[in-house]
Parts: sequence; C-alpha cells; structure tokens
Amino acid sequence: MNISLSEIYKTLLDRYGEPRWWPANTPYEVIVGAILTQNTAWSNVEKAIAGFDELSPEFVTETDGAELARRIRPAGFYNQKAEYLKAVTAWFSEYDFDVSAVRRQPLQKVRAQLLSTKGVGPETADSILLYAFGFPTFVSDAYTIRLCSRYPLPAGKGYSSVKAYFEDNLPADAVIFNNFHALIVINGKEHCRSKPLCDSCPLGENCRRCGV
DNA sequence: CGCCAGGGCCATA
DNA sequence: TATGGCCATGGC
Repeated sequence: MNISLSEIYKTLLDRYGEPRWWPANTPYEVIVGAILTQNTAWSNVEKAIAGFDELSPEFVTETDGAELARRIRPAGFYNQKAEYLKAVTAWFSEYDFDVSAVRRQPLQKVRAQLLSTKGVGPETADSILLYAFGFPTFVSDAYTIRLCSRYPLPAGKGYSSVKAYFEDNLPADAVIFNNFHALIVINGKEHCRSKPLCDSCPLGENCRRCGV
C-alpha cells in the first residue's frame, strides 16, 4: 500500500513527540557534531566532545591541529576531522562567529559556501544549515535513505533526489524539517541493520522491515 | 573475532 | 558521473 510522507510524519510524532532536536548546547556545537559524526556512532562523538573544557570557535581556531586531533580521537578519522573543523571554523569566522549574521544570508548562498568548505559535503552542510542556523533545508542521511527503501517511497537514489523528494512533499518549514529528520534518526536507531526485526514497530503494518 | 556507525575526499576510467 | 580505497575509534 502507499503511504504519504505526512502520514509517516504524524505516526512518528505520535510515537515519539516533538524532538526539538540535535544533541548540542550551542549552534557551534552543532557544527562540530556534524563533522565528528561523519560515518561515526554518536556515542563516540559524545566522548570526543567531552574532551573539551571549552568548545568554542575561538578555541578551535587557536588550538594546534595535532592537539585538536588528539582531543577528538574517540570520534575516529581524527586527522581528517581536525582539518575539517579548522576549515568550517574558518568559514564561520568570516561572519565573526555571529549566528544571526549567517541567518540573514540567503540559504543557497550559505549552502554553496559550506559545500565549498573542505570536509563539508551535502549531509553535513544541510545539518549545519538546519540545526545550527534554522534554514528550511531537509537533511537526508543513511537513515532517511533506508526508510525510503523499506516502504518503498519513490524518492530516487542519490542524496539530492531524496532531499528533493521530502522538500517537494512537505511544507517548506524548518520546524517540520527539523522534527521529521530527527524522528527518522530516532526511529532508525530502533530499526538499524543490526536489529532488523523489532517487537513493537512504531510504524506498525507499514513497516516493511519488520514484516508485521 | 568481524561488522558497523547520522560521510567526504581523492584518484581513476 | 560513478565507483572504490581510504580514513579510525568504540560498541556489540
């Protein structure tokens, strides 16, 4: 049977409530988390972030690259990610680390700037845009693509087509994009590949994965 | 022990 | 444009 994105969204909202998501205390911590979580379990990102007395753009700017790599070691790929943190922080410095200054810019302009930053690909860029700055851009990721293939939803294959599918079938609302992607991740953690079957699927009979 | 995690870069064809 | 190797840790 077919199911609309709105129905999935309502079902997830009903099950988990409004996440008001991204596990970070400040917009800059969202940026750091978006880099550190690349192909990495969030539990490792938490360990890395806990290694900072103060996680500020000033600290990352002033800290030596090798020292930075040592601090983020639990997140893995630490040499690359230290370089990436330097690069994205250098981008943010062009706005004097002023969140509202970034928000005054056009979404596509900021997105292009982020995509030209070393270490920032489509998912990281959209995560930063949406969760650090509140731009109405949808974040596609491994959980989102997995969800689409389970139903299946006609969302295409690549990152941009899946992103476009959600944006074309939902209101262009940053709050909805925030909650929906968050719910997909939260739900996905209960349906990840290592746990293909579940006792009580939040999506009920519509979940192909559970085969209910 | 091997597989996996909220990717992205780069070389190659 | 489309693969494939590479990056690295910690949990299970």
